[in-house]
Amino acid sequence: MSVPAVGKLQKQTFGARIADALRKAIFAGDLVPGSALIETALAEQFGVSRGPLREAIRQLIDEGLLVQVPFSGTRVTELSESAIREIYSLRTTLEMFAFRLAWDRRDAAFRLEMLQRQQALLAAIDSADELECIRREMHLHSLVYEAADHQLLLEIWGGLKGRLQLYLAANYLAHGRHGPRRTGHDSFVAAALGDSWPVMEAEILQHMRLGSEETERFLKARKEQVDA
Amino acid sequence: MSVPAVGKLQKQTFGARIADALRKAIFAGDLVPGSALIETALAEQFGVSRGPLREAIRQLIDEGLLVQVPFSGTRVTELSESAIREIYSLRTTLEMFAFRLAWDRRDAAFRLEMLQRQQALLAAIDSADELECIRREMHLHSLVYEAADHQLLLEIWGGLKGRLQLYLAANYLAHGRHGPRRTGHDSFVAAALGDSWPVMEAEILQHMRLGSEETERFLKARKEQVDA
DNA sequence: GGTTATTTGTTCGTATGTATG
DNA sequence: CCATACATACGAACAAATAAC
Repeated sequence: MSVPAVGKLQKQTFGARIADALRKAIFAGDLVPGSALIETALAEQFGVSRGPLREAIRQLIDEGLLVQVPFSGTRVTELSESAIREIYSLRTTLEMFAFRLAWDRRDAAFRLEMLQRQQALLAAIDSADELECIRREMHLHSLVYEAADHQLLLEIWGGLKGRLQLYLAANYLAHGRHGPRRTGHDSFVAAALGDSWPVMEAEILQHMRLGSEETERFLKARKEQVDA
Repeated sequence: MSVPAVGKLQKQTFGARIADALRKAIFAGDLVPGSALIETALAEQFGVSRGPLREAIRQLIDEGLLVQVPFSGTRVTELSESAIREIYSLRTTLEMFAFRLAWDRRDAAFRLEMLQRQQALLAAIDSADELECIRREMHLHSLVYEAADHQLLLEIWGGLKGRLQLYLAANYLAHGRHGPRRTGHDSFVAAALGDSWPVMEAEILQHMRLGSEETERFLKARKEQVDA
């Protein structure tokens, strides 16, 4: 006798679940970039021992959300302009690669899924749930990485995605909007479903350039605010 | 009073040092792909507790050298043809990206360092120390990633390098040679020090294609051997 | 198919080393 | 230089899940 309502939530290790919770706390702004994490306090807070907590921390370090210096401590990754430039430049390269691999594998299911994810993104924008917007945007872009049938690429995209979300979340939290967003993915989706590779190539470059510029602008403004 | 002879070997955590030892054991063939790691035994063998050992394991998992299934166990990553194709295709993309970034940053120091690393590789080949050959080859290729001034790229290259070494080491261990190797990097180095980007681009593609083909050939032969 | 070993996952208490004020 | 807070590490133990019999 199965229990369909409960689902398969049970078979994770503690570490994985704590990692999820920490990730959520960081994206939600409960843990602000630069703040220190103290193991004992967090362990008690989550109701677990230091072992699983350390594993969760380790995982988030690999995702780029936390930085650790031995014997000193763990902190939420600081935002920096050079880091965001690195993220977008690498992402441009990888997403181009992903589209190249996926280009001839696009079928009806791919197109349907792409449109559904776009719809979900639009719904999230309308609901004004900032964090959900970010998740949906990432989910939309993830499709091509999934379609590329390249395990290693997908894994690296996962790491990049985490870092990216850190910046997008900070941007959202600072001022509730994200820019001209409702139509922001129209041309991207159109190109991704279209038949012209040069158009897709140009669209990726343009899309990444816009994203990078907006995030850099936000960081600069944030920096001036701190200096003042 | 300092002790210069000892050097700064002391400030790592146990986990990091165990990870180094495990890595070496894997590349040396002491831990063969597919073999299981049992925590208690390894902990005793290294003279540490299970805590630090688990951290070391975790680290090697992130590097792609080990795979773990919850509650079941940890094993050395199996070799597969699809994985090697992924490694080389991604590496082609990333190394092209790295060279594009580093291209205009190449100075006298870069050229000197490149030649020195090539010399070190040749010396290792002459000494017939297989594992040293791999390290030197990786070290040579690492230069462009270092010169690209891109922290994130360097980090990802580190992960890729580990996976790559796993295959190269298996190849070496199977049959002591690696192919036509002494002149194998001549054209690569020449292109990297030259002034023609198209030549460099073609060289990367060619170099990666050769490497991928040889490793795939080795894997196919190895598979047939197992089947027989 | 059920039982039992083995191994991982986790906890707790404690000790030690390191960094920071 | 000292004191304190915290990270790191140990070791024994129990729980949970897999795997083999």
